[in-house]
This record gives sequence, structure tokens and C-alpha cells, in this order.
Amino acid sequence: MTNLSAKKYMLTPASIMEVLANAAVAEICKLVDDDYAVFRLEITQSQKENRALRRKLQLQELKMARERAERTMRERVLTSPSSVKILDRNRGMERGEGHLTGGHRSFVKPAGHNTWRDDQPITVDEGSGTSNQHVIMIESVDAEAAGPRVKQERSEREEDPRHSREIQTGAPHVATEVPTTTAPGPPSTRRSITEVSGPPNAFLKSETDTETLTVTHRLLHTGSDHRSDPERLGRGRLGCPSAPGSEYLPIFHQTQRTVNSPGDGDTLDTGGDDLSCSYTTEMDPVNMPLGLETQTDLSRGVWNQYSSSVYSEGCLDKKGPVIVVEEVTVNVEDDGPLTLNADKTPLGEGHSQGRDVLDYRESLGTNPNVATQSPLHILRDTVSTSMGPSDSHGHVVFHQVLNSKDQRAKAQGGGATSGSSKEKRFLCMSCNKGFSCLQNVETHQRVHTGVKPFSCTQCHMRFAQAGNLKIHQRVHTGVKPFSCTLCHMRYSHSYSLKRHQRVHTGENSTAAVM
DNA sequence: CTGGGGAAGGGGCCC
DNA sequence: CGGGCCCCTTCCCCA
Repeated sequence: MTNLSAKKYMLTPASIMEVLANAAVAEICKLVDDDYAVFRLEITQSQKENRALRRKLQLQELKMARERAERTMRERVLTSPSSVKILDRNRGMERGEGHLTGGHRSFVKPAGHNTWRDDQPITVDEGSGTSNQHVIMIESVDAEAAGPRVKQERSEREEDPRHSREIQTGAPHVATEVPTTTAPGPPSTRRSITEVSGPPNAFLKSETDTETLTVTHRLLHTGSDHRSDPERLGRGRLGCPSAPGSEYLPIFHQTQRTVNSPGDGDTLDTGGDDLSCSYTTEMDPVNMPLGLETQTDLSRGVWNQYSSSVYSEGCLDKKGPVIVVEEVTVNVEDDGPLTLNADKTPLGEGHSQGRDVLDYRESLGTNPNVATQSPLHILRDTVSTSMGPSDSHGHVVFHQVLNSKDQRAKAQGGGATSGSSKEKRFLCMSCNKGFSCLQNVETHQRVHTGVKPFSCTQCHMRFAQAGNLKIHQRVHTGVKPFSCTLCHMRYSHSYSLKRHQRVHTGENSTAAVM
């Protein structure tokens, strides 16, 4: 009774849970033990079978070796033949010594044959080794199945990690051959660009490397790689698909978009009767005239390291990754690393406009260079409450990567922390310059990226802005739509006219003195 | 002074 | 109505 009462006393919810847990554990243990016993039985049986087979094999090989030895001895005694002939007779399939390399031996020889070779009393082959017989057998099978060339390629691929990756992914061998045949022609250039966009990893590597890398990249992204799908690239206004985690440069996206943009066509029409200027966004590392030097350096240096996490593929120009931050407090440190309060980023939440949201924690965690090198981060404060968890005390420290132009731009624009900060909701992460709308900051970021999507086919000039290209067209067309009302002077630039008119008004002289 | 490129601001249109 | 995008305008700078 005392025991019972004690038990009754112990039957608290905790004790019940404990009892149940113990029962469950016991049951699980029992199941595990049963299964384990079964498995162990099977394993022991398999091991027994293995041993038996191995023994049988050894015996058979021993028997064959003895027979061979006896025959060899007999023939030696009778005709003193060469060992090669002996081998030929015995095997009937001599394949030449060239294949009997150590590597092949090790490649095909079953590990279990070591014991057999150790026991092998036969040394008749004189150099080839008895184990080579097995090698030859297996090689012959391989050779007949795939051919010598295939075998050679395989051995090469085994040395090349890229090849091995292709093998793993089942990639056609064609992929590895593409780079070797690429010529610096337009098609290859386009393709190279496409690859580049993927990873800034491959960004401005040689086309060969780029291609190879891209192929692998695509293979690794099968099924989810919408970037390589031209139809999925952005077109039109809403053409920039959100591609979180994408690794392709937006330049492609830009290519698709701008080429098909009716607005650009209008621009060309209004700009003149010439349609010579294409709005292609091809990034030709070779032909890229001027501004891309910056991009080249950046890409070579550091961009490629963070591209995958930073770039929103297809969205460099149109839509960079956006950090949506509520009530951001911005502190600018010239050389300090960028840090971002992780709580500020609505991770996993798409932007209300389908924009990519950069997981800054991940980027920073995987690559510290992200913060210091990415010109693509746009910091945006928003009043949206649906953006995910965030506290209202964001603290962002930017790292400035400023070249001379950036400095100038900053001087002009005043940066995010100066001027009409209320209006400038969008910040360039590279120079902290604030912009009133996202489009402007996206255009601005071409300053850092060096992306010039608009190219003139007549002189191969490239421009980051379509309007500048249009104005540039007047160089070729000779159109000077701006004429001075006070003199005969005509100008292609509106501001040139305005500047000229200062001459008439006398405003210019004072400005010059100042 | 002029020619021309780079860059930013902003308006208008469209969805 | 708001946001996004296109395009024009404006300004700066350099050769």
C-alpha cells in the first residue's frame, strides 16, 4: 500500500510524461535492436559469402597460374620462346605494353587482388606482372565499350576537377570543348557575356574560362536557372524577374529589355533618321571601349567574389538587390566595413514590387567583401509594415568605394546624409548617394558597375543612359536642334546653347571670372 | 568658346 | 492612386 500510494503520489504530469517517454524509448530500442539483429545477420551472411567467393577466386587463380607456369616452363624448355609470345598464347589478346601503365593497373585492379598477387608464384611475364592480365582484360572491356579515346578523356577528366564535375552532373562533353573553339567573334562574345552575367565570378575572365565555368554553372542550376532562359529574362516594365540568389549579371536582362524596348525605338526616331545605334547591352570585354575598365578591374578584383549573393541576376541595371529597411539610421564611415543590422532586413520577404531583397547576413557571412565592393546595394527605407520583422532602430554603416567620379558625384549630390534626405529614399551602397527614386539609383549604379547598355553601332561608343546615346547620335547625324536666337550658332546640346547664350547676356563672363 | 561625354533630376505615361 | 519605367532636361567636366 505504501508503494502504491507512493506511486500514486508520483503520478504527476511530469512523471506520466517520464513514464511514457521511457516506454517510448524502450519500444524504440526494441525496434532498433530487432532491426539491428536482422541487419547484422544479413551482413554476416554477406561477409561469409564474400569470403567464400574470394577463396574460390583465389583458388581458381592459383590454379590458372600454376597451369600457366607449367606451360611456360614446358615451352621454355622446348623452344626457349620470348615471354611475350607466351603471354600472347595464353591470353590471346595482347594489347601492347603502352596500355600497361601503372595508372591503369591501379585503376582497374580490384583491391581484393592484392592478396592474390602476393600469393602469385608466377613471374613468367617478366615485367608485365601477372596482375596485368587482369588489367588487360578489364581494359579490353572498357576499350570495346567506350573506345580508347574515351578512356583517355576519362583519365584526363579525372585530373581536371571541372571535368569531374561535368561527369557528375552528366554534362555532355561538348561543354568542355566549346571554349577551345571560341573565337573573339560576336557570337562568342555574346555567349561570354551571358556567362559573365551569371557569376561575376566568371565576370571578366577569359572567354574560355568563362564559358567553362558557365557551363558548369548551368549544370548546377538545372531546373531553377531562369537566367539562362531568354524568355524569362525581363522584358518591358515588369521584365525584371525577381531572382533571389541568382548569379547572373543583370546586363542580360538589360539586353533583352532594351533591345525590345519600344521607347528606345522612339528615341531613335526622334533623335534622327538613323537607326545605327543599337541599344544592345552586350558587355564585350574586348571591345568595351572606355568605361568598362572600371568594371573590369572591379570584376577581376572583387566583384566575382560576392556576385552570387549580391547580384540579382538580370537586375543589375534595372533592379539591383534592395535592402528594405525601416527607419534607417545611416552612419557613414569612410573605411569601415559595412555592417547591417540583420534585423533590419526582411529576409525571406519579397519586396512589395517583387524586387530582390538581399540577404545581407548571408552575404556578409560568406564574403566580407560584399559590403565593401558591392555598388549594387540599395538601401531603402520604407514605411511598409509588411516587409517582415524589423525593429525600428536600424543601424547601417556603409563602406565607401569612391573613385574620382564618385567623389565628384558625391560632391554634387551631397550624399545620402546631406541635402534633401527626406526625398532621397534610395541609397547607393557604394557612394551613399541618395536618390529620390529607384530608377535613378539604378542608373546611377552604372557609374560603379561600368555597365553601359546603350551602344552606338557607328562608333562603338557605349553609354549608360539612353538619353546620352541619343544625344551622341547627333555627332553622326550632324543634327543640331538648338539654335541661338541671337546669332547663327547651332548646337547639338541644349546646355551648349544655354551656355552660349551667356555670351550674349554677359552672364558667362562673370561666371568665368568666378 | 565649343564639342561632347557623364551623370543626376524630374516629368509624363503606363500598368 | 501609387509605383515603375522611359525619356528629356539640366548641369558638370574635360579636351
